[in-house]
Amino acid sequence: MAKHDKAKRGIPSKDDFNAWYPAIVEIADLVDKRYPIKGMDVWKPYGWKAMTLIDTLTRAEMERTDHEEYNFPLLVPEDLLDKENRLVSLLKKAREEGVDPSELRLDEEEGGFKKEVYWVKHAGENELDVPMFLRPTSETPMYTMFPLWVRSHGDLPLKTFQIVNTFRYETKQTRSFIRVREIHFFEAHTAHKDQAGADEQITQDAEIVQNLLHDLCFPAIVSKRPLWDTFPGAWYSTAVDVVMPNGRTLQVATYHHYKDQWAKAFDLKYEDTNGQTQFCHQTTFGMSERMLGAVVGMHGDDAGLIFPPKIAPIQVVLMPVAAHLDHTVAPTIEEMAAQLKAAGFRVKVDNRDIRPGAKHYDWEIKGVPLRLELGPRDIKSGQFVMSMRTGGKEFHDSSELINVVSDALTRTENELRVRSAAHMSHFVIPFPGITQTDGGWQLNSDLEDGKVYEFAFDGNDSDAEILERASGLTFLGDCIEPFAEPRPCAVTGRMTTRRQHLARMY
RNA sequence: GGGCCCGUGGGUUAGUCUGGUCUAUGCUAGAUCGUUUGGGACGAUUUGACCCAGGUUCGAAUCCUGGCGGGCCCA
Repeated sequence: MAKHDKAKRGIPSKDDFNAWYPAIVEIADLVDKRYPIKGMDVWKPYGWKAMTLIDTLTRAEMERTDHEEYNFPLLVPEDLLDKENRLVSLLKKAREEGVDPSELRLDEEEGGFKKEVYWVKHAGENELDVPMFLRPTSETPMYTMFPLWVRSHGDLPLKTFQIVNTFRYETKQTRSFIRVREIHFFEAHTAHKDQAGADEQITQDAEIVQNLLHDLCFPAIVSKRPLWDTFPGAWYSTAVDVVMPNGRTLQVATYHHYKDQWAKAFDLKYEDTNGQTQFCHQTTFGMSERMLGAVVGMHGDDAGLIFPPKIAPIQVVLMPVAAHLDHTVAPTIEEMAAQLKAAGFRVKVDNRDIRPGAKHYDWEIKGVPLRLELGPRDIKSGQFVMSMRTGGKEFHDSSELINVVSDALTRTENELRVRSAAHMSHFVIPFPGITQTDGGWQLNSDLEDGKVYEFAFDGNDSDAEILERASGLTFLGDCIEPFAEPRPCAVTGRMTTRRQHLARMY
Protein backbone atom coordinates (compact mmCIF):
# COMPACT_ATOMS: atom_id res chain seq x y z
CA MET A 1 0.00 0.00 0.00
CA ALA A 2 2.60 2.51 1.11
CA LYS A 3 4.79 1.32 -1.70
CA HIS A 4 2.04 1.86 -4.19
CA ASP A 5 1.57 5.42 -2.99
CA LYS A 6 5.25 6.14 -3.35
CA ALA A 7 5.19 4.73 -6.82
CA LYS A 8 2.63 7.38 -7.64
CA ARG A 9 5.21 10.01 -6.78
CA GLY A 10 7.57 8.19 -9.06
CA ILE A 11 10.39 7.55 -6.60
CA PRO A 12 12.08 4.28 -7.45
CA SER A 13 13.57 2.28 -4.61
CA LYS A 14 17.02 3.40 -3.58
CA ASP A 15 18.23 -0.15 -4.16
CA ASP A 16 18.00 0.77 -7.80
CA PHE A 17 20.37 3.68 -7.31
CA ASN A 18 20.81 4.41 -11.01
CA ALA A 19 17.09 5.08 -11.25
CA TRP A 20 16.63 6.58 -7.78
CA TYR A 21 19.28 9.25 -8.07
CA PRO A 22 18.19 11.01 -11.27
CA ALA A 23 14.55 10.79 -10.18
CA ILE A 24 15.07 12.18 -6.70
CA VAL A 25 17.08 15.24 -7.73
CA GLU A 26 14.13 16.37 -9.81
CA ILE A 27 11.28 15.25 -7.57
CA ALA A 28 12.91 16.95 -4.57
CA ASP A 29 13.15 20.07 -6.72
CA LEU A 30 16.91 20.48 -6.63
CA VAL A 31 17.29 20.86 -10.38
CA ASP A 32 15.33 20.88 -13.59
CA LYS A 33 17.12 18.78 -16.17
CA ARG A 34 14.98 19.86 -19.08
CA TYR A 35 17.23 22.67 -20.21
CA PRO A 36 18.08 21.67 -23.76
CA ILE A 37 21.82 21.30 -23.27
CA LYS A 38 23.07 17.98 -22.01
CA GLY A 39 24.80 18.24 -18.67
CA MET A 40 23.57 21.75 -17.96
CA ASP A 41 20.78 21.59 -15.43
CA VAL A 42 18.84 24.54 -14.10
CA TRP A 43 19.37 24.93 -10.37
CA LYS A 44 15.99 25.32 -8.69
CA PRO A 45 15.83 27.53 -5.58
CA TYR A 46 15.78 24.59 -3.20
CA GLY A 47 18.83 22.94 -4.73
CA TRP A 48 20.68 26.20 -5.15
CA LYS A 49 20.06 27.09 -1.53
CA ALA A 50 21.62 23.79 -0.44
CA MET A 51 24.60 24.45 -2.71
CA THR A 52 25.08 27.98 -1.43
CA LEU A 53 24.94 26.66 2.13
CA ILE A 54 27.77 24.28 1.28
CA ASP A 55 29.59 27.26 -0.21
CA THR A 56 28.98 29.17 3.00
CA LEU A 57 30.66 26.41 4.99
CA THR A 58 33.52 26.47 2.51
CA ARG A 59 33.86 30.25 2.73
CA ALA A 60 33.93 30.04 6.51
CA GLU A 61 36.83 27.58 6.25
CA MET A 62 38.60 29.87 3.80
CA GLU A 63 38.13 32.78 6.16
CA ARG A 64 39.46 30.74 9.04
CA THR A 65 42.57 29.82 7.09
CA ASP A 66 43.27 33.30 5.67
CA HIS A 67 42.38 32.69 2.05
CA GLU A 68 40.94 35.59 0.09
CA GLU A 69 38.16 35.35 -2.43
CA TYR A 70 38.83 36.42 -6.00
CA ASN A 71 36.80 36.27 -9.16
CA PHE A 72 38.67 35.61 -12.37
CA PRO A 73 37.31 35.97 -15.91
CA LEU A 74 35.52 33.07 -17.51
CA LEU A 75 37.33 33.32 -20.84
CA VAL A 76 40.94 32.36 -21.40
CA PRO A 77 42.81 33.26 -24.59
CA GLU A 78 44.26 30.24 -26.29
CA ASP A 79 47.84 31.47 -26.34
CA LEU A 80 48.00 31.45 -22.55
CA LEU A 81 47.64 27.73 -22.77
CA ASP A 82 51.00 27.35 -24.49
CA LYS A 83 52.87 27.85 -21.24
CA GLU A 84 50.83 25.21 -19.58
CA ASN A 85 51.16 22.78 -22.45
CA ARG A 86 54.89 23.28 -22.57
CA LEU A 87 55.06 22.64 -18.84
CA VAL A 88 52.98 19.53 -19.02
CA SER A 89 54.94 17.97 -21.84
CA LEU A 90 58.17 18.94 -20.11
CA LEU A 91 57.08 17.37 -16.85
CA LYS A 92 55.83 14.33 -18.60
CA LYS A 93 59.21 13.88 -20.22
CA ALA A 94 60.99 14.51 -16.95
CA ARG A 95 58.81 12.02 -15.22
CA GLU A 96 59.50 9.44 -17.89
CA GLU A 97 63.24 10.00 -17.59
CA GLY A 98 63.62 10.62 -13.91
CA VAL A 99 61.26 8.13 -12.49
CA ASP A 100 61.61 4.44 -11.92
CA PRO A 101 60.34 3.02 -15.22
CA SER A 102 58.12 0.62 -13.35
CA GLU A 103 56.12 3.61 -12.19
CA LEU A 104 55.19 4.52 -15.75
CA ARG A 105 52.33 3.57 -17.95
CA LEU A 106 52.68 3.73 -21.68
CA ASP A 107 49.17 4.67 -22.57
CA GLU A 108 49.09 8.14 -21.05
CA GLU A 109 46.53 10.36 -22.65
CA GLU A 110 47.67 12.90 -25.15
CA GLY A 111 46.54 16.40 -25.85
CA GLY A 112 45.58 17.49 -22.33
CA PHE A 113 42.16 18.96 -21.97
CA LYS A 114 41.92 20.68 -25.36
CA LYS A 115 39.36 18.13 -26.41
CA GLU A 116 37.13 18.85 -23.49
CA VAL A 117 36.83 22.61 -23.52
CA TYR A 118 34.26 24.88 -25.09
CA TRP A 119 35.70 27.34 -27.56
CA VAL A 120 34.70 30.89 -28.40
CA LYS A 121 35.91 31.50 -31.91
CA HIS A 122 33.67 34.35 -33.03
CA ALA A 123 32.74 37.69 -31.61
CA GLY A 124 29.89 39.35 -33.40
CA GLU A 125 30.58 39.03 -37.10
CA ASN A 126 34.31 38.57 -36.69
CA GLU A 127 36.35 35.47 -36.35
CA LEU A 128 38.78 35.95 -33.49
CA ASP A 129 42.51 35.98 -34.21
CA VAL A 130 43.14 34.34 -30.90
CA PRO A 131 40.30 32.01 -29.96
CA MET A 132 39.21 31.86 -26.35
CA PHE A 133 37.97 28.98 -24.30
CA LEU A 134 35.74 28.71 -21.26
CA ARG A 135 37.82 27.83 -18.17
CA PRO A 136 37.73 24.14 -17.31
CA THR A 137 39.72 25.18 -14.18
CA SER A 138 41.66 28.35 -13.53
CA GLU A 139 45.35 27.55 -13.29
CA THR A 140 46.09 29.32 -16.53
CA PRO A 141 44.28 32.60 -15.88
CA MET A 142 45.38 32.72 -12.25
CA TYR A 143 49.02 31.94 -12.84
CA THR A 144 49.10 34.55 -15.53
CA MET A 145 48.28 37.16 -12.91
CA PHE A 146 50.17 35.82 -9.92
CA PRO A 147 53.62 36.92 -11.18
CA LEU A 148 52.28 40.48 -11.39
CA TRP A 149 51.28 40.37 -7.75
CA VAL A 150 54.19 38.51 -6.21
CA ARG A 151 57.49 40.37 -6.07
CA SER A 152 58.90 39.99 -2.59
CA HIS A 153 58.76 37.50 0.25
CA GLY A 154 56.38 39.94 1.87
CA ASP A 155 53.76 39.10 -0.73
CA LEU A 156 53.78 35.48 0.37
CA PRO A 157 52.01 33.33 1.11
CA LEU A 158 49.41 34.26 -1.49
CA LYS A 159 46.23 32.36 -0.62
CA THR A 160 43.39 32.77 -3.07
CA PHE A 161 40.16 31.04 -3.84
CA GLN A 162 37.11 31.48 -5.99
CA ILE A 163 33.72 29.85 -6.35
CA VAL A 164 32.71 30.05 -9.98
CA ASN A 165 31.32 27.99 -12.80
CA THR A 166 33.68 26.04 -15.01
CA PHE A 167 32.99 24.21 -18.22
CA ARG A 168 33.95 20.81 -19.53
CA TYR A 169 32.67 19.25 -22.68
CA GLU A 170 31.69 15.85 -21.34
CA THR A 171 30.82 13.37 -24.02
CA LYS A 172 29.99 10.58 -21.62
CA GLN A 173 26.66 10.16 -19.96
CA THR A 174 25.97 13.11 -17.70
CA ARG A 175 24.38 12.96 -14.24
CA SER A 176 23.21 15.85 -12.07
CA PHE A 177 25.99 17.15 -9.79
CA ILE A 178 28.16 14.13 -10.58
CA ARG A 179 29.09 14.57 -14.21
CA VAL A 180 28.01 17.87 -15.71
CA ARG A 181 29.24 20.24 -18.38
CA GLU A 182 28.80 23.43 -16.40
CA ILE A 183 30.32 22.84 -12.99
CA HIS A 184 29.75 24.85 -9.84
CA PHE A 185 33.34 24.82 -8.75
CA PHE A 186 35.45 25.81 -5.80
CA GLU A 187 39.17 26.24 -6.33
CA ALA A 188 41.83 27.50 -3.96
CA HIS A 189 45.25 28.36 -5.35
CA THR A 190 48.17 29.25 -3.14
CA ALA A 191 51.79 30.31 -3.59
CA HIS A 192 54.44 29.89 -0.92
CA LYS A 193 58.07 30.73 -0.28
CA ASP A 194 59.24 27.16 -0.16
CA GLN A 195 58.22 23.59 -0.22
CA ALA A 196 57.61 23.52 3.52
CA GLY A 197 55.04 26.29 3.09
CA ALA A 198 53.25 24.31 0.42
CA ASP A 199 53.46 21.15 2.53
CA GLU A 200 51.77 22.98 5.34
CA GLN A 201 49.04 24.13 3.03
CA ILE A 202 48.35 20.57 1.95
CA THR A 203 47.98 19.60 5.60
CA GLN A 204 45.58 22.45 6.09
CA ASP A 205 43.56 21.43 3.01
CA ALA A 206 43.18 17.95 4.47
CA GLU A 207 41.86 19.47 7.67
CA ILE A 208 39.40 21.69 5.79
CA VAL A 209 38.01 18.69 3.96
CA GLN A 210 37.54 16.80 7.22
CA ASN A 211 35.68 19.76 8.73
CA LEU A 212 33.35 19.88 5.75
CA LEU A 213 32.77 16.14 5.79
CA HIS A 214 31.92 16.41 9.47
CA ASP A 215 29.26 19.04 8.75
CA LEU A 216 27.90 17.01 5.83
CA CYS A 217 27.86 13.95 8.10
CA PHE A 218 29.64 11.36 5.99
CA PRO A 219 33.09 9.78 5.83
CA ALA A 220 35.38 9.49 2.84
CA ILE A 221 38.48 7.65 1.73
CA VAL A 222 41.42 10.01 1.35
CA SER A 223 44.21 8.73 -0.87
CA LYS A 224 47.36 9.90 -2.48
CA ARG A 225 46.65 9.07 -6.09
CA PRO A 226 49.02 6.69 -7.86
CA LEU A 227 51.62 8.47 -9.94
CA TRP A 228 50.23 7.15 -13.20
CA ASP A 229 46.88 8.66 -12.33
CA THR A 230 48.27 12.05 -11.32
CA PHE A 231 47.96 15.13 -13.47
CA PRO A 232 51.47 15.62 -14.91
CA GLY A 233 51.52 19.21 -13.65
CA ALA A 234 51.27 18.03 -10.07
CA TRP A 235 54.06 16.71 -7.90
CA TYR A 236 51.47 14.63 -6.14
CA SER A 237 47.71 14.71 -5.76
CA THR A 238 45.49 13.73 -2.88
CA ALA A 239 41.89 12.83 -3.61
CA VAL A 240 38.84 12.46 -1.43
CA ASP A 241 36.48 9.69 -2.51
CA VAL A 242 33.01 9.03 -1.23
CA VAL A 243 31.44 5.59 -1.65
CA MET A 244 28.03 5.95 -3.27
CA PRO A 245 25.15 3.49 -2.67
CA ASN A 246 25.92 1.51 -5.80
CA GLY A 247 29.45 0.97 -4.56
CA ARG A 248 31.03 3.35 -7.00
CA THR A 249 33.39 5.94 -5.62
CA LEU A 250 32.85 9.61 -6.29
CA GLN A 251 35.83 11.94 -6.12
CA VAL A 252 34.53 15.03 -4.32
CA ALA A 253 37.74 16.92 -3.61
CA THR A 254 41.37 16.99 -4.69
CA TYR A 255 44.40 18.89 -3.56
CA HIS A 256 47.59 19.06 -5.57
CA HIS A 257 51.09 19.90 -4.46
CA TYR A 258 52.70 21.59 -7.45
CA LYS A 259 56.11 22.18 -5.90
CA ASP A 260 57.84 24.88 -7.98
CA GLN A 261 57.16 23.36 -11.40
CA TRP A 262 54.36 25.71 -12.36
CA ALA A 263 56.23 28.68 -10.96
CA LYS A 264 59.05 27.92 -13.36
CA ALA A 265 56.69 27.74 -16.30
CA PHE A 266 54.83 30.92 -15.39
CA ASP A 267 57.89 32.71 -14.03
CA LEU A 268 56.37 33.11 -10.59
CA LYS A 269 59.27 34.22 -8.37
CA TYR A 270 60.09 36.54 -5.52
CA GLU A 271 63.05 38.15 -3.88
CA ASP A 272 63.89 36.60 -0.51
CA THR A 273 65.34 38.33 2.53
CA ASN A 274 68.84 37.81 1.15
CA GLY A 275 67.97 39.53 -2.10
CA GLN A 276 68.01 36.21 -3.95
CA THR A 277 65.38 35.37 -6.54
CA GLN A 278 63.39 32.24 -5.66
CA PHE A 279 60.61 30.33 -7.30
CA CYS A 280 57.34 29.92 -5.46
CA HIS A 281 55.87 26.60 -4.44
CA GLN A 282 52.20 26.22 -5.24
CA THR A 283 49.16 24.19 -4.32
CA THR A 284 45.61 23.93 -5.57
CA PHE A 285 42.55 22.59 -3.89
CA GLY A 286 39.34 21.86 -5.77
CA MET A 287 35.81 20.84 -4.86
CA SER A 288 32.54 21.03 -6.70
CA GLU A 289 28.82 20.46 -6.70
CA ARG A 290 29.73 16.78 -6.48
CA MET A 291 29.70 17.41 -2.74
CA LEU A 292 25.94 17.93 -3.03
CA GLY A 293 25.67 14.82 -5.17
CA ALA A 294 27.39 12.91 -2.39
CA VAL A 295 24.96 14.33 0.19
CA VAL A 296 22.02 13.20 -1.92
CA GLY A 297 23.43 9.73 -2.48
CA MET A 298 24.77 9.20 0.98
CA HIS A 299 21.82 10.26 3.12
CA GLY A 300 18.71 9.78 0.96
CA ASP A 301 16.35 6.84 1.36
CA ASP A 302 13.27 5.36 -0.27
CA ALA A 303 11.16 8.27 0.97
CA GLY A 304 13.42 10.93 -0.49
CA LEU A 305 16.32 13.14 0.54
CA ILE A 306 17.66 13.68 4.03
CA PHE A 307 19.57 16.91 4.40
CA PRO A 308 22.22 17.22 7.07
CA PRO A 309 21.00 20.13 9.22
CA LYS A 310 23.98 22.37 8.46
CA ILE A 311 23.04 22.60 4.80
CA ALA A 312 19.30 21.95 4.92
CA PRO A 313 17.63 24.80 3.03
CA ILE A 314 14.77 24.37 5.48
CA GLN A 315 15.64 22.87 8.85
CA VAL A 316 12.21 23.00 10.40
CA VAL A 317 8.85 23.05 8.69
CA LEU A 318 5.82 24.05 10.73
CA MET A 319 2.41 22.68 9.82
CA PRO A 320 -0.79 24.08 11.23
CA VAL A 321 -3.49 21.45 11.57
CA ALA A 322 -7.22 22.10 11.47
CA ALA A 323 -6.60 25.81 11.80
CA HIS A 324 -10.19 26.59 10.76
CA LEU A 325 -11.46 24.91 13.93
CA ASP A 326 -9.40 27.04 16.26
CA HIS A 327 -8.36 30.52 15.34
CA THR A 328 -5.46 30.55 17.74
CA VAL A 329 -3.61 27.90 15.72
CA ALA A 330 -2.39 30.22 12.96
CA PRO A 331 -1.06 32.98 15.22
CA THR A 332 0.52 30.44 17.59
CA ILE A 333 2.38 28.73 14.80
CA GLU A 334 3.57 32.07 13.42
CA GLU A 335 4.84 32.88 16.89
CA MET A 336 6.72 29.57 17.04
CA ALA A 337 8.23 30.26 13.63
CA ALA A 338 9.30 33.72 14.75
CA GLN A 339 10.98 32.28 17.84
CA LEU A 340 12.84 29.70 15.82
CA LYS A 341 13.94 32.25 13.24
CA ALA A 342 15.15 34.54 15.99
CA ALA A 343 17.18 31.62 17.33
CA GLY A 344 18.84 31.30 13.92
CA PHE A 345 17.04 28.31 12.41
CA ARG A 346 15.90 28.07 8.81
CA VAL A 347 12.16 27.73 9.09
CA LYS A 348 9.10 27.50 6.87
CA VAL A 349 5.43 27.57 7.73
CA ASP A 350 3.43 25.36 5.41
CA ASN A 351 0.04 27.04 5.18
CA ARG A 352 -1.09 25.21 2.09
CA ASP A 353 -4.71 24.23 1.99
CA ILE A 354 -4.04 20.51 1.62
CA ARG A 355 -4.26 17.56 3.94
CA PRO A 356 -1.54 17.22 6.56
CA GLY A 357 -0.50 13.84 5.22
CA ALA A 358 0.34 15.35 1.86
CA LYS A 359 2.52 17.92 3.56
CA HIS A 360 4.40 15.25 5.48
CA TYR A 361 5.13 13.36 2.30
CA ASP A 362 6.25 16.50 0.48
CA TRP A 363 8.73 17.55 3.13
CA GLU A 364 9.96 14.00 3.53
CA ILE A 365 10.85 13.91 -0.14
CA LYS A 366 12.68 17.20 0.25
CA GLY A 367 14.61 15.92 3.23
CA VAL A 368 13.65 18.56 5.80
CA PRO A 369 15.13 17.29 9.09
CA LEU A 370 12.25 18.29 11.38
CA ARG A 371 8.50 18.70 10.92
CA LEU A 372 6.48 20.34 13.66
CA GLU A 373 2.72 20.00 13.84
CA LEU A 374 0.41 22.15 15.87
CA GLY A 375 -3.38 21.83 16.12
CA PRO A 376 -6.21 22.65 18.51
CA ARG A 377 -5.45 19.57 20.60
CA ASP A 378 -1.86 20.73 21.16
CA ILE A 379 -2.88 24.28 21.96
CA LYS A 380 -4.97 22.89 24.81
CA SER A 381 -2.19 20.66 26.12
CA GLY A 382 0.56 23.23 25.57
CA GLN A 383 2.52 20.87 23.36
CA PHE A 384 3.60 20.35 19.78
CA VAL A 385 4.31 17.27 17.70
CA MET A 386 7.74 16.77 16.18
CA SER A 387 8.47 14.24 13.42
CA MET A 388 12.12 13.61 12.63
CA ARG A 389 13.15 12.82 9.08
CA THR A 390 15.49 10.16 10.40
CA GLY A 391 12.51 8.55 12.13
CA GLY A 392 10.36 9.05 15.19
CA LYS A 393 7.45 11.20 16.27
CA GLU A 394 7.55 12.96 19.63
CA PHE A 395 5.44 15.25 21.80
CA HIS A 396 7.12 18.15 23.55
CA ASP A 397 6.12 21.12 25.68
CA SER A 398 5.88 24.33 23.72
CA SER A 399 8.02 26.12 26.29
CA GLU A 400 10.92 23.84 25.33
CA LEU A 401 10.70 24.67 21.64
CA ILE A 402 14.18 26.06 21.02
CA ASN A 403 16.00 23.46 23.07
CA VAL A 404 14.03 20.60 21.60
CA VAL A 405 14.69 21.72 18.02
CA SER A 406 18.34 22.40 18.63
CA ASP A 407 18.77 19.03 20.28
CA ALA A 408 16.83 17.21 17.55
CA LEU A 409 19.03 18.71 14.84
CA THR A 410 22.10 17.51 16.69
CA ARG A 411 20.54 14.07 17.06
CA THR A 412 19.84 14.10 13.32
CA GLU A 413 23.48 14.83 12.56
CA ASN A 414 24.65 12.05 14.85
CA GLU A 415 22.21 9.60 13.35
CA LEU A 416 23.35 10.48 9.83
CA ARG A 417 26.97 9.97 10.83
CA VAL A 418 26.16 6.59 12.31
CA ARG A 419 24.28 5.57 9.19
CA SER A 420 26.93 6.73 6.75
CA ALA A 421 29.68 5.04 8.75
CA ALA A 422 27.68 1.81 8.62
CA HIS A 423 27.13 2.35 4.91
CA MET A 424 30.85 2.72 4.41
CA SER A 425 31.79 -0.41 6.33
CA HIS A 426 29.17 -2.28 4.36
CA PHE A 427 30.79 -1.33 1.07
CA VAL A 428 34.47 -1.42 1.94
CA ILE A 429 35.49 -5.04 2.38
CA PRO A 430 38.77 -6.98 2.38
CA PHE A 431 40.25 -8.02 -0.92
CA PRO A 432 40.17 -11.81 -1.29
CA GLY A 433 43.73 -11.95 -2.57
CA ILE A 434 45.33 -13.04 -5.80
CA THR A 435 47.59 -15.97 -6.66
CA GLN A 436 49.97 -16.61 -9.51
CA THR A 437 49.24 -19.84 -11.36
CA ASP A 438 50.50 -21.38 -14.58
CA GLY A 439 47.64 -19.70 -16.41
CA GLY A 440 48.49 -16.30 -14.97
CA TRP A 441 47.14 -14.42 -11.99
CA GLN A 442 43.94 -15.72 -10.48
CA LEU A 443 41.70 -14.06 -7.91
CA ASN A 444 41.26 -16.26 -4.85
CA SER A 445 37.53 -15.80 -5.12
CA ASP A 446 35.10 -13.93 -7.35
CA LEU A 447 34.57 -10.27 -6.59
CA GLU A 448 31.20 -8.89 -5.64
CA ASP A 449 29.72 -6.16 -7.75
CA GLY A 450 29.49 -2.76 -6.14
CA LYS A 451 32.14 -3.17 -3.47
CA VAL A 452 35.32 -1.32 -2.63
CA TYR A 453 38.19 -3.67 -1.84
CA GLU A 454 40.75 -2.88 0.78
CA PHE A 455 44.19 -4.50 1.09
CA ALA A 456 47.84 -3.96 1.77
CA PHE A 457 49.91 -3.21 -1.29
CA ASP A 458 53.53 -2.40 -1.75
CA GLY A 459 54.12 -3.35 -5.36
CA ASN A 460 55.19 -1.34 -8.38
CA ASP A 461 53.12 -0.22 -11.30
CA SER A 462 53.06 -3.53 -13.09
CA ASP A 463 51.94 -5.23 -9.89
CA ALA A 464 49.15 -2.68 -9.69
CA GLU A 465 48.22 -3.37 -13.25
CA ILE A 466 47.91 -7.08 -12.46
CA LEU A 467 45.35 -6.22 -9.80
CA GLU A 468 43.43 -3.77 -11.96
CA ARG A 469 43.31 -6.27 -14.83
CA ALA A 470 42.19 -9.15 -12.67
CA SER A 471 39.57 -7.17 -10.79
CA GLY A 472 38.37 -4.78 -13.47
CA LEU A 473 38.61 -2.06 -10.82
CA THR A 474 40.74 1.04 -10.37
CA PHE A 475 43.30 1.94 -7.72
CA LEU A 476 42.36 4.85 -5.50
CA GLY A 477 45.92 5.18 -4.27
CA ASP A 478 47.73 5.21 -0.96
CA CYS A 479 45.21 5.78 1.78
CA ILE A 480 46.37 8.48 4.18
CA GLU A 481 45.37 6.24 7.06
CA PRO A 482 47.74 3.28 6.79
CA PHE A 483 47.22 -0.01 8.58
CA ALA A 484 48.28 -0.03 12.21
CA GLU A 485 50.28 -3.24 11.79
CA PRO A 486 52.25 -4.37 8.73
CA ARG A 487 50.50 -6.91 6.52
CA PRO A 488 51.65 -8.85 3.48
CA CYS A 489 51.27 -7.03 0.17
CA ALA A 490 48.54 -8.59 -1.97
CA VAL A 491 50.95 -9.20 -4.86
CA THR A 492 54.54 -9.22 -3.61
CA GLY A 493 53.89 -10.57 -0.13
CA ARG A 494 56.24 -7.97 1.36
CA MET A 495 55.13 -6.70 4.73
CA THR A 496 53.71 -3.17 4.56
CA THR A 497 51.30 -0.83 6.28
CA ARG A 498 50.29 0.81 3.01
CA ARG A 499 46.52 0.61 2.77
CA GLN A 500 45.07 0.66 -0.74
CA HIS A 501 41.65 0.40 -2.33
CA LEU A 502 40.32 -0.93 -5.59
CA ALA A 503 37.00 0.52 -6.69
CA ARG A 504 34.84 1.35 -9.61
CA MET A 505 35.00 5.12 -9.96
CA TYR A 506 32.48 7.57 -11.32
C1' G B 1 36.62 4.20 -27.99
C1' G B 2 32.77 0.05 -29.51
C1' G B 3 27.63 -1.80 -29.37
C1' C B 4 22.35 -1.27 -28.28
C1' C B 5 17.62 1.13 -26.96
C1' C B 6 14.45 5.37 -26.60
C1' G B 7 12.00 10.62 -27.71
C1' U B 8 3.66 11.51 -27.46
C1' G B 9 0.36 17.50 -22.66
C1' G B 10 4.26 19.66 -16.57
C1' G B 11 5.25 14.17 -15.20
C1' U B 12 3.98 9.23 -16.61
C1' U B 13 1.67 6.18 -20.23
C1' A B 14 -1.55 3.73 -24.64
C1' G B 15 -1.09 3.80 -29.85
C1' U B 16 4.31 2.64 -33.73
C1' C B 17 5.68 -3.98 -35.37
C1' U B 18 0.93 -4.30 -39.54
C1' G B 19 0.79 4.05 -42.43
C1' G B 20 -5.72 5.93 -43.04
C1' U B 21 -10.73 4.49 -38.19
C1' C B 22 -5.44 9.15 -33.92
C1' U B 23 -6.56 17.23 -34.35
C1' A B 24 -4.37 10.86 -30.28
C1' U B 25 -5.79 6.76 -24.46
C1' G B 26 -5.43 6.19 -19.03
C1' C B 27 -3.24 7.94 -14.53
C1' U B 28 -1.09 12.09 -12.27
C1' A B 29 -0.12 17.17 -11.94
C1' G B 30 -2.24 22.34 -13.07
C1' A B 31 -6.69 25.96 -13.08
C1' U B 32 -11.83 27.40 -11.20
C1' C B 33 -15.92 26.54 -7.74
C1' G B 34 -17.85 23.96 -3.59
C1' U B 35 -17.35 20.60 0.46
C1' U B 36 -12.81 19.39 3.32
C1' U B 37 -8.00 19.40 6.87
C1' G B 38 -4.15 15.15 13.43
C1' G B 39 -0.05 10.77 7.56
C1' G B 40 -1.21 11.17 0.33
C1' A B 41 -9.51 14.16 0.47
C1' C B 42 -13.92 14.29 -2.73
C1' G B 43 -17.38 16.19 -6.53
C1' A B 44 -18.22 19.31 -10.83
C1' U B 45 -16.10 22.12 -14.78
C1' U B 46 -11.59 22.96 -17.45
C1' U B 47 -6.35 23.84 -19.76
C1' G B 48 -2.71 20.92 -22.07
C1' A B 49 1.29 16.68 -26.40
C1' C B 50 3.11 13.27 -31.36
C1' C B 51 11.73 16.39 -30.46
C1' C B 52 13.73 19.06 -35.04
C1' A B 53 14.98 18.93 -40.38
C1' G B 54 14.68 16.30 -44.72
C1' G B 55 12.79 11.93 -47.46
C1' U B 56 9.12 7.90 -49.03
C1' U B 57 3.64 8.13 -49.79
C1' C B 58 -2.66 9.99 -52.22
C1' G B 59 -1.93 9.94 -46.81
C1' A B 60 3.26 9.73 -41.46
C1' A B 61 2.93 9.87 -34.17
C1' U B 62 3.75 5.23 -37.02
C1' C B 63 8.50 3.75 -42.38
C1' C B 64 13.79 5.79 -43.98
C1' U B 65 18.19 9.35 -43.28
C1' G B 66 20.47 13.03 -40.42
C1' G B 67 20.61 16.34 -36.19
C1' C B 68 19.53 17.34 -31.14
C1' G B 69 18.17 15.18 -26.54
C1' G B 70 17.66 10.97 -23.03
C1' G B 71 19.24 6.06 -21.30
C1' C B 72 21.81 1.19 -21.09
C1' C B 73 25.89 -2.29 -21.87
C1' C B 74 31.05 -3.34 -22.96
C1' A B 75 36.28 -1.52 -23.19
